[in-house]
Amino acid sequence: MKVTINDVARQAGVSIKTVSRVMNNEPSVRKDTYDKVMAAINELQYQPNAAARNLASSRSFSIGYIYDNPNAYYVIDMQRGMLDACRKHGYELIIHPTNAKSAGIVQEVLDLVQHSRLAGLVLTPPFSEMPEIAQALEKIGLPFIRIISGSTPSPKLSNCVLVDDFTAAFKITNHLLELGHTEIAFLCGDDEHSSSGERLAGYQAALAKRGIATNPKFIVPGSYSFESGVKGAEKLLQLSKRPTAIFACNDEIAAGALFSARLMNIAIPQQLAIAGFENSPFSRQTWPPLTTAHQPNVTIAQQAAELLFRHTKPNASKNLPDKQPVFIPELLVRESTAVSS
Amino acid sequence: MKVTINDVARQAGVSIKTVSRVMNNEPSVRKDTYDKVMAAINELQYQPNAAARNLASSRSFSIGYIYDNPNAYYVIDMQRGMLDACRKHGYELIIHPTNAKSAGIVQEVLDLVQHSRLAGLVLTPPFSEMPEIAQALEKIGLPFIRIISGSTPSPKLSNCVLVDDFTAAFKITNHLLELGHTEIAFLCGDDEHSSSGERLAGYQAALAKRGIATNPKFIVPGSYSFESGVKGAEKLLQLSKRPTAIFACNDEIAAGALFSARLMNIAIPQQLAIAGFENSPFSRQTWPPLTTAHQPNVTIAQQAAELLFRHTKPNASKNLPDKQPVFIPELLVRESTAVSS
DNA sequence: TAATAAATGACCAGCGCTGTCATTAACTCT
DNA sequence: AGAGTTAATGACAGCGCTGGTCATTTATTA
Repeated sequence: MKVTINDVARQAGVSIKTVSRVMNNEPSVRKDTYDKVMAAINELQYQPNAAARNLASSRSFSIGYIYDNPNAYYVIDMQRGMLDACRKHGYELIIHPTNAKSAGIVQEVLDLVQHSRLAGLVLTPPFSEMPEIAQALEKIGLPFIRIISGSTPSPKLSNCVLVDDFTAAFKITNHLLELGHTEIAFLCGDDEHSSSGERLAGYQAALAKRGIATNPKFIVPGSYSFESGVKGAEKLLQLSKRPTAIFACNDEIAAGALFSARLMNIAIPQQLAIAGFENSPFSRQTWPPLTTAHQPNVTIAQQAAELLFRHTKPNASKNLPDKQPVFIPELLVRESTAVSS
Repeated sequence: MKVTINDVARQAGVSIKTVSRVMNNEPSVRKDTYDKVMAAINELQYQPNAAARNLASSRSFSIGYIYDNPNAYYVIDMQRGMLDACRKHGYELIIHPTNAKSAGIVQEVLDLVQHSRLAGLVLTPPFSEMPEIAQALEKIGLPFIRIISGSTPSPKLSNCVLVDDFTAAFKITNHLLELGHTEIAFLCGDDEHSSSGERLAGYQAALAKRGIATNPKFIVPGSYSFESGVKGAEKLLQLSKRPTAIFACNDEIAAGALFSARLMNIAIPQQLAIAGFENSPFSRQTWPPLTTAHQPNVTIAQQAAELLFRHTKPNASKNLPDKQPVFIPELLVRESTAVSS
């Protein structure tokens, strides 16, 4: 029932130590010895006792994912991606939902790291954008990867996975421009999330490139919520000179805008085009379905975890360059911005 | 930095073993010794090393949560509840999303249990309703708790947390009846999920109690999805004698029904009342907001985990009776069934 | 073929805790 | 009060593995 390293050693005809070497990817193990050991491991279905390894090596085989995100779908996707990577490398994932705004958050993170004896951490917004967290983790020397909004890799962001919201927002805005819209409004998300700023910048850049001056009235501050979309759109649509298109910072806001427009009997997309961002599941279930940008969250999370393992595993493929992945969400055109026929 | 059991023992002036006894709630520790040790633990902020405990005792301090649920909000809530309980008892939660319909699912579960050396498992639908899983777990003697739909505790369901969908559905139907509706249709969820059957039964019971015969045409089979709601409602609303109210098996279906009704220019709730189930976040964001039933998922999950720990921890409060919690989702009246004025 | 380098094994200590059993302290009862 | 009994505590080995140190074997090179 319980297969130990001894059994494997016997089966492979090598010493315990050699099996240990194989398990830990130590150098100086000949290819054929390695194969013999691996064969034995597979045959006996050996699973090293994590507790014992942990105890003996004082290394740990779990990574943590800290989040505070009201968007359940995003979180679930992230978990999935990280779990995929974890399974591949024999790690475990410790999830830790918490409140980013609570006072003792830094201490809470440190406690978690210590208590669960984590080998590393993956952070998504808003944690990935909190300098105090990054500093605290650097101080204790814990590897961590941040998933953040950004377009240009740089040494300062060496431990980041970038999601290029700027370019994606540029593309969405461009899509609206190509449909002939020139009066395009923007509904912002939370100021604290840099994604909101990036998306706004992408929107502005696209307009600028066409030589269209941004109308300050068309840029409405808000937050990542349905209500914010309702209110923002309401304001926009009451303007004497109302926009012909609205680009919302995410799908929830867009859904709110949709809601407002319907209340005011404005036909979508004939009288008003609306685009969202994120490709949340419900973006296909609104009426009409929302044009949006799709982020491959599962893949993003997977990469983030993979990157983390590179810093975590001692003898792994450290030689590989630490390239910084940049993901550009892709444009997904649906009926909410379709050409009116 | 690293506080071990030795430090605590020295601080408290007792032997290591006694500290261990305190940590494990073992009997035969005198009150004042206990207090001394606890004081030392608190003073030093001692956190036992899980790996070492695990190794020495071959007990494990993590439980698993296996799920395959497209509803991210449900899953997130469940995780939260279990995590709360885990933190309280010093356990860790291992999450395992997977595909319930895959062929080797039983083996996959067993592998997970062995690999992650789980102390127990929490199952939600559909896993909690798969007899082969329960059997496999019983065979290896692993404690597990199932969260299932049901109203009456029974010895056979001793390791279950029950969610009384029947009564909740009864209440919703009753609410519609009280509004004066008699032509009430029902949009079913997936047959495989027993919750669908329970809700249907509750609906039927409420009608029966009023002496209203169920109209077979008013019971539309389907699945837990928006599309299913769209199609189901379409069918119902094309009937020569259409219902004046629709009770959908969950909010997603209800949202689909809402969508259909709007397409057909049917005013909600004036011409048609619609009720959902589950109180998903978006049920407040539809137009009009949906009447629904609220399940306290976080609490349910917490209780499930607590119950599990009772089977898992050796010297815990085993004396407590193993009462079976039954949760009755509560009626949440919103505009989609408001009295037309 | 000898010299040099690389791979492997033997062996031991020890990670931080728990299980077992021996020991000591604290009660009970005559 | 002292023997008998029970409750509380401690000493010690060992869980399964890794890290280190050397000794030994095997491959590689000159």
